Amino acid sequence: MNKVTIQDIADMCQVSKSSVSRYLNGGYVSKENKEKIKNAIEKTGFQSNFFAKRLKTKNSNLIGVIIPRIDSITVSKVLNGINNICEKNNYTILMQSSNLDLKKEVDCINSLYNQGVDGIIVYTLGITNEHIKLCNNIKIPIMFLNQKNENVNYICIDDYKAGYIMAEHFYKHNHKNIVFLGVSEQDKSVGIERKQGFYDFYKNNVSNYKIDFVETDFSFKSAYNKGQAVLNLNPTAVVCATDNICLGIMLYFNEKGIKIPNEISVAGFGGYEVSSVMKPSITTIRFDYELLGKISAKNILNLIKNNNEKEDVNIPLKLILGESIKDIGGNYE
Amino acid sequence: MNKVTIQDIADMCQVSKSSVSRYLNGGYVSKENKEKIKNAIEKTGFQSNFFAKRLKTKNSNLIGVIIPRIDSITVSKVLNGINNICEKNNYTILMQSSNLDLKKEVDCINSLYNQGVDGIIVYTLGITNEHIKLCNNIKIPIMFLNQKNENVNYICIDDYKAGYIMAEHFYKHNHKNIVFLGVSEQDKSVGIERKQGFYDFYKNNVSNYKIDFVETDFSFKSAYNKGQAVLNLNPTAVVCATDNICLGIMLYFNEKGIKIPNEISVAGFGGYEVSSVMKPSITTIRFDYELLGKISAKNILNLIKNNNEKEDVNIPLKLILGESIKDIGGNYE
DNA sequence: CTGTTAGCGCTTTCAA
DNA sequence: TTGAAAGCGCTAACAG
Repeated sequence: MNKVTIQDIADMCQVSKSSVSRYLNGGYVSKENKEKIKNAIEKTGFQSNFFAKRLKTKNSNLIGVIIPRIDSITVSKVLNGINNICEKNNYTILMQSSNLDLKKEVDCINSLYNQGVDGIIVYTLGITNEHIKLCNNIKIPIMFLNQKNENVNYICIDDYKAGYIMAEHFYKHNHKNIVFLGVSEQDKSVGIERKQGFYDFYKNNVSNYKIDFVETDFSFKSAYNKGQAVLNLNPTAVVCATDNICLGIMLYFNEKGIKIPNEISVAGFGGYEVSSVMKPSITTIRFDYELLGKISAKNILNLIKNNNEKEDVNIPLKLILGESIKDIGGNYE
Repeated sequence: MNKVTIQDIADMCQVSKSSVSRYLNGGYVSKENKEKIKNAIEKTGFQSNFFAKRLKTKNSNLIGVIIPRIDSITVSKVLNGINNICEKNNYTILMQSSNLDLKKEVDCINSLYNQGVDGIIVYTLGITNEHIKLCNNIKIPIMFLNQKNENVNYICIDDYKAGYIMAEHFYKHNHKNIVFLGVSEQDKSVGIERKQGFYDFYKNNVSNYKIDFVETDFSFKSAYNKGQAVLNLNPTAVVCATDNICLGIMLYFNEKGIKIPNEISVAGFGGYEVSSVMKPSITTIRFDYELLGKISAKNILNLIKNNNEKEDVNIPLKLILGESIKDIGGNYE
């Protein structure tokens, strides 16, 4: 790979390679030797061999990142946050995608570990026993995003709270006959927490209500296809587990000539920029995914340095008021 | 890092470490030794040391990818394509972001090279002399995306043609007073090619027309802010250099109560999924960015293997007919 | 089929 | 302050 080695430049300067190594790593070198070495390095464009260095020093300044898929706005925001922090700290990202395959996620952890990363951030699909066992076997810190689990390091958005807040908003607009268009419970955050928060608000605060569940996946298209199933339940409002799902159902309603929010109210979760440009704009809860990425990166870096001080793990939630929900009157307050 | 080494398992099996190495790399090993070694490896959970291996073999199965920023749909689609191919070929992606900084892009190439990647894909902001000099100094293949330059390996979308096709479409709908809402010429593909194609169609085929240029950046928000400047020019149609820009301007028009396409026609480039869900849906030209990623990955892998056979570099363009352009009548045909 | 040997390029004692 | 020497964990002749 790199032609010129530490030995070459040692020869050029008539010093030993130890001196060159010392120069490179800030050890004692006499002023004149320093000068000579500096010149030689500049002249040759010498770059120290990454692998040899790592073989000795045992740390790579590499951090592994596993994501479920790349073409998702959420994921890219998180990645952006991670990248931002890693960069500042001179770490490079080794990225792998689990392609929404739980088993593959585990393989990726192994593979990344095997490639000598100093720490791993996993945007997880779900933490299994397999994961926990692996974490105990592995000698580097691993941080999970997107799911609570007390056996491992994790950071996640408070999906339960988001669901709860959204439910409160629906209730204030007097909706009591709602379809929750959500995803499989395999996804702990979106599939379970977000839904549970929504349901619990109604359970705790409302006496007369009906919430039906319709299951879809994360794709825009699939949500669109569930349109009729949702309509058959005859709700006054549809809560969608993500903004993307909301876009899908809105398209279906548009095509059917069903007016939002006059005939039916909708809302999503996520707060993508595009939600605001829709006609009508979507009421949603905005998560700061970039911040989530930043905090996770800071934390893993701390863990690598054996600091145990944790950054605050509080990711703010913000209800974005759009035009997609109508107050249908009633006896609230 | 990994505690157990090839030597350890050699000792356990009472063979030499060469035999273990051979076992690992598919050389001759007797059946019974194979068995012994296999067991020992399983028992210990041995993983060969990545850095030691690479120090010897000189190839890393790492491919470097430099992107301008992460939180862009285009970029994530390209990444997805690259990842797809790399994965199948057992390569891992080392990702760095240039953060829209041309100088940093060059630094990233150096950094990645220094980290021992076998090849680099650069989603470039612009190919400078600096880039070309660097490519000549570096002993690994580099592939540039997003800009033509005969001095280097490149693949890009035919932005010129896309602009041309779009112009033809506008002309067929009798628009002759148009604002081109584009980006800085610093961006060769979007800023120059796409625009030039559009202008050239009119120059070559239309006698009486006016195209005004308004400059914005890639952000949704900035496009929105240019709304009034666009309106001041009083066009019948606005061509936006990207769908995202188009969303921004649409939001502005919506807020002003200006009806699309009745009062003004708009179009974009990109073909993001969301363009179709807008009300009205956006007429746009869809680029297959994922394919672009795939082809670039295949090509870099070929270059690494010293095959010079190139995959077809033809990325299909598709005009997506939305509802955002109105035929304003006139004397066409 | 197997073991011995010699490094890959670097860091790090240790003694000078 | 410097150089010699050992060795990180692995691969690859080479001779047997």
